[in-house]
Amino acid sequence: MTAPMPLDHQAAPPPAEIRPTRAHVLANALADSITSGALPPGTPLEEERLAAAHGVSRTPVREALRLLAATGLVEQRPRRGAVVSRPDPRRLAEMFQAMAELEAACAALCARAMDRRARTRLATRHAAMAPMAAAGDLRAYQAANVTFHEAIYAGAGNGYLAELAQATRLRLAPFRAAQLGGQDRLTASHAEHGAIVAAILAGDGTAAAQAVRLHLSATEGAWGMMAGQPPVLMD
Amino acid sequence: MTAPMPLDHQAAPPPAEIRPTRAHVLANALADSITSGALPPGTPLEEERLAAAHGVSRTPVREALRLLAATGLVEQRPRRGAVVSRPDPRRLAEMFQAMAELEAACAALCARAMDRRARTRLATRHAAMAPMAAAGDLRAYQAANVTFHEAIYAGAGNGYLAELAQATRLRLAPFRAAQLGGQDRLTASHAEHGAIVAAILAGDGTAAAQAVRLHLSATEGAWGMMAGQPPVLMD
DNA sequence: GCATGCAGTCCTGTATACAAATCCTCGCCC
DNA sequence: GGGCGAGGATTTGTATACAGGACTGCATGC
Repeated sequence: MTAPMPLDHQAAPPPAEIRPTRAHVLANALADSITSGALPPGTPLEEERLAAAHGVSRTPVREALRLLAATGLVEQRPRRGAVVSRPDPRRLAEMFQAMAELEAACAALCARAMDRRARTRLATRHAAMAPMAAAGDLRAYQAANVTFHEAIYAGAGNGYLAELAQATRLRLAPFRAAQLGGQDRLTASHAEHGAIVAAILAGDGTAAAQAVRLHLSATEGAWGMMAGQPPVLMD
Repeated sequence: MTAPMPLDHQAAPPPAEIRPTRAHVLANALADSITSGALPPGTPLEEERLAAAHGVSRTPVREALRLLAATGLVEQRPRRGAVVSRPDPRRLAEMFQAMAELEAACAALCARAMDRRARTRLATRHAAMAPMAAAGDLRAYQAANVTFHEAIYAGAGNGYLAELAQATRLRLAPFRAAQLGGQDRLTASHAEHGAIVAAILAGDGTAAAQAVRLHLSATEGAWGMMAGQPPVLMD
């Protein structure tokens, strides 16, 4: 847990000011390729090939693969090589549900732990997204959306929980549909955000958690990779 | 983590029937030594020494250390070696809180997802622990306690969430006090379990989650490593 | 025509060697 | 006497070599 786990939004979390090792650099590069979709799930990752491609020997490649295996982005089967993870639909559904629960917990904590400044910032950020949704500016909305959710992770005041949520989000990244789904989905998303923000500002943790579950189950549907049961909301 | 984050109750989760690699064997051995307290937090883990001690070369040792770093049991700082993780009190408190939230989510899911047989088994297991608590049989109670909590993880029907909870529990293992705290704590623990079971059997997810939070915050206190704020229960 | 067994090739797991960086010790200077 | 710096020893990072298992292809038998 790895994996846990060195669970950061980077694949490798060594302190910033320290010069990272080649394995870390490689792991980050591969993680970007995987989350961006350049290396689709199921792609075999041969050590020799990667080594040649990046101008290093097999050793750091192996360590990078272990690092990525720890984050769950790749799977390593003994003596059978590594491939970009391709979780089956059932597991994917589990990950989406777990993601919702993690973020719901963060939101509930936000409702009680956020100080005045943080609440104001969150509300400001949310308000700033309204024109993007109205204008259908998908790119801007997506960027702001990531920031919004990260603000909820951070606002919970629990770094470990935030790392778990962030790591899960990272693992799910390859399975996000490229688009959120158009203008109506955008405005709906913003409205759902509004419910979350309102509950947090009101200090209602239970409502905040439930609003997050609603939002993420809707998003999950928009992501389109669902193949299992319909999402179940908790009461 | 991973694979997942290699997040299993073993440090390395390769399929059982497959002969594991030496790095996995080593990682499991080291994980046991760490969780059992034989290797206390802060202990430096020199590659050459470990290699000699286990009769292998440095290569599998390095991979084992990466595996353990993924689970969070050890920390690896580039060019400065690995040590058994020693989270500061604040982070420890975060991990305990996250653990409670994860298990609360599992319990809530149990309340709605468990089938009849699973509910019966859970109740039976809980009942079986009563005489252990009454007799003050610490060893038996602890073993049954682990099984009880694992049943809640499994009963949620979400393998990914269960892995996160299990991994967090593993990471916290080195910081558990050796004892639960005596007879009164034992009976109190069993009573708290009773509230959890009752809520699950009643299908009340919210109550189950809250009962878990209560139980774990009490346990946390009994574990004694707390140094931060008192635990905050969510409503 | 299809399944099965076998050999060759490729790839991974492990060991070892070398280079570079860090840590520790000792001596020097203030 | 204490702080600082240089040098060596130790340890990690990386490269390379070798051994063993896994996959590919073909040949053989049914």
